[in-house]
Amino acid sequence: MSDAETLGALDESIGYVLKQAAFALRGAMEAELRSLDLTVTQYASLELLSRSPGLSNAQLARGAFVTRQSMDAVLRGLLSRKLVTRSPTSPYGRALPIELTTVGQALLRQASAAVLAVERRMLARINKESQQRLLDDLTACATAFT
Amino acid sequence: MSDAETLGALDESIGYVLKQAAFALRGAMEAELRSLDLTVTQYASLELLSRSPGLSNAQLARGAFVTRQSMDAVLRGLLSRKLVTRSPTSPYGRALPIELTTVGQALLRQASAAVLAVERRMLARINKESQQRLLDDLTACATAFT
DNA sequence: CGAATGTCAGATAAACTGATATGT
DNA sequence: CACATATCAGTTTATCTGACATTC
Repeated sequence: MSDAETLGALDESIGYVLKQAAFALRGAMEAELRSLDLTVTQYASLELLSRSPGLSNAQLARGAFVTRQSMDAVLRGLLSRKLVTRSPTSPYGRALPIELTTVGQALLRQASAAVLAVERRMLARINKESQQRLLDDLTACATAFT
Repeated sequence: MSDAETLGALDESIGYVLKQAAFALRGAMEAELRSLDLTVTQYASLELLSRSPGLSNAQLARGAFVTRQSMDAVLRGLLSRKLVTRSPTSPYGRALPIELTTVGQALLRQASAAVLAVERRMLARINKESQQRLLDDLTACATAFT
């Protein structure tokens, strides 16, 4: 018996299908990013920094859905590879603005292209209007617990 | 500046929104299941067993998106709490059929109700037709990489 | 043989808790 | 003062990788 047949009607649960989709996407992203020596969290951090230069460690952590401590470890890796820089002084509070280096920007361009291709492959199953609806409805769901 | 304002246009990425929704849902589920002393993976295993009694460790692992080894550890916990039983003999190959105990079924009933309430809270933001569409489109996306 | 399974051991990742210091 | 931040240390939890034996 195939696995799909063993799942009962669990594929009618929004939670299960959401997990399934997120799991599949993450796997595909990991496979693509491996050749660039980037984890998904590292990629997400670079993407966040590209769109919002100067984010702090804590802001990046929230944006990537990890703890401050985990993001600090991620940033050490990115800093040692000189993909990002961290301001030694804080313009406000204790926050130290982080920015992409030229090398980081170049690597991100490659990573973004790869990830975009993966996302397009996933969305290829549904038509254009459905894609926008999916995005809107997921956004609504995501903010249900805030 | 709020976090939402620091995200750039990342909320237009299907991958980001998918992660955001899955992260929010998992957090809400964890909060609900904690009072029943169940992790999300434990709950998922019980749910799978309820719908398909007699699943093997490997089948459960695939259904819960973890490795065989991880599921083995999860099952040890469930076995020690007598929520599930494992057949000592295999009807085919090496697979050992696992089933819910009466206690496991009772606990699952509570857990299912709690999780269903969480899912409904998440879906409350969108209308009925959108809910079915969301389920269908997510299912389509989930199978894009298989 | 190949493929799937169960299971053991070690390694890794990510999170947590708790603490300390600094800045608004 | 409360609050957010950065950062350090130690611990726990969950997961993974690798290996091996078993069974069809």
